[in-house]
Amino acid sequence: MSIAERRERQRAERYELILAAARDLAEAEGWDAVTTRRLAALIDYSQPVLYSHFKGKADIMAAVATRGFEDLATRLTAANVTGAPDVLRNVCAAYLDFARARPVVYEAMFVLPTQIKFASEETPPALRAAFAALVAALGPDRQGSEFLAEVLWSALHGLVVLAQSGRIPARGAEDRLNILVQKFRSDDGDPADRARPGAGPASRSDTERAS
Amino acid sequence: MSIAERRERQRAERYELILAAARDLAEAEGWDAVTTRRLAALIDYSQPVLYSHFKGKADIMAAVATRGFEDLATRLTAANVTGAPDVLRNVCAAYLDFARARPVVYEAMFVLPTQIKFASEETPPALRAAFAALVAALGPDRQGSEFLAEVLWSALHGLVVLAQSGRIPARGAEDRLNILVQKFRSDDGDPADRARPGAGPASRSDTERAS
DNA sequence: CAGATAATCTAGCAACGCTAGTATTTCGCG
DNA sequence: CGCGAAATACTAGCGTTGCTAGATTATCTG
Repeated sequence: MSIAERRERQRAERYELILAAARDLAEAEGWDAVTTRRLAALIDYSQPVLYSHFKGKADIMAAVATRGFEDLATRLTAANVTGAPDVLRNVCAAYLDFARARPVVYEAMFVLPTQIKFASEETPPALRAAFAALVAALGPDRQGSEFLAEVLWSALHGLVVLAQSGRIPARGAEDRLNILVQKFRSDDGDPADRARPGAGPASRSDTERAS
Repeated sequence: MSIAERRERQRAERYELILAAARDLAEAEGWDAVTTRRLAALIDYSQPVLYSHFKGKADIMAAVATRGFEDLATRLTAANVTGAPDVLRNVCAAYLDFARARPVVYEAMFVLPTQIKFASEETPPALRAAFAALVAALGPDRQGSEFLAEVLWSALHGLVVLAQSGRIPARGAEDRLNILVQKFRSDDGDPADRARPGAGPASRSDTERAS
């Protein structure tokens, strides 16, 4: 059985090789430059071996994205030390740092079309953990904190993608982060504590249709 | 000179025909389905005529996006009636309504790679106008209101793209809008205004527009 | 009406994701 | 050790993409 084990190990190594090659090539020239032919050349195999590991190019990108979820979750939970001052800011900064450090991985995770399920039972655990860190950073649980976290996430995501595509200037990222954190801080600039408007968002459900 | 004029007019008509075909096809099957061959077939011309109007497929999409900027600017300025209660909410709702009504145009404007310049001298006037409406909705000018508007825009954009790609559920869009508006409302107003964020002009904004 | 010019089409290139069929290597077993 | 079987990787190719060169047709001018 040792032979089969070695084969299995070598297969796993090649799997990693493909993922690393894809990520490196994407980081160097963007996802459009990641073609099956170039990937095959990088790992010194012919094209079809890729299809013995992955269903196709989209599957390779999804695998890169899954690794990214783990990386992001690690960073966010590390930044989310309960009791520390300004937890919210630390978590938000960690999110933006990740996007800056691994832009193409971020793209695979959150921008490009994907078959990965979000907000469902099949959602990868790492992704759930990352989102949970975001929820926790917003303070103690109250009704509608799920929605609140989604809005915060949207803002962070918007900052990332608009900056990455050059639609908002790279200058001022720090200032924007400060504004965002201030707006979402539970004790400052937020009238929710005094007025408790609508007791959270659940009161009026959406009336628009889905499709 | 009349002959040349007629030719010019016919060329302009064909230009519009191409744009309409591209937008319609994208709305029906997504931008990936918009190929030069299918476009040519739709307008009953051969492929190369497209290249007498546009530099390439990306240029066609940029033209669709430019039209979208005008549409969006019209909607945002219309929603931005100074003095009306809850201007901020109306403008945000108008933004989200536009994204829901014309998802593929929105994609061409703000998601897909583009050579359109943002925040520069070459920025299309309509785009500047749309952003100005956003700035105005945030209240009286003060220092850093440019950054503030960019953060708001990021949040709106994040809500749009994460919903469009299925990364946040379609359910609850109204609640998220309420949260966002509440967070960005200027703090120097009457606290009574914030008592019921779902009330008032909210009902108009989520009526689905024609598709 | 003939020649020049402009407009349009046919045909093709290189590159893409992906796959069928073939060659090669490796394994199990006598 | 040797030989069929099975796993494994490769060559070659299909259909499609964006885009373009060269031939062809239509239009205008002298």
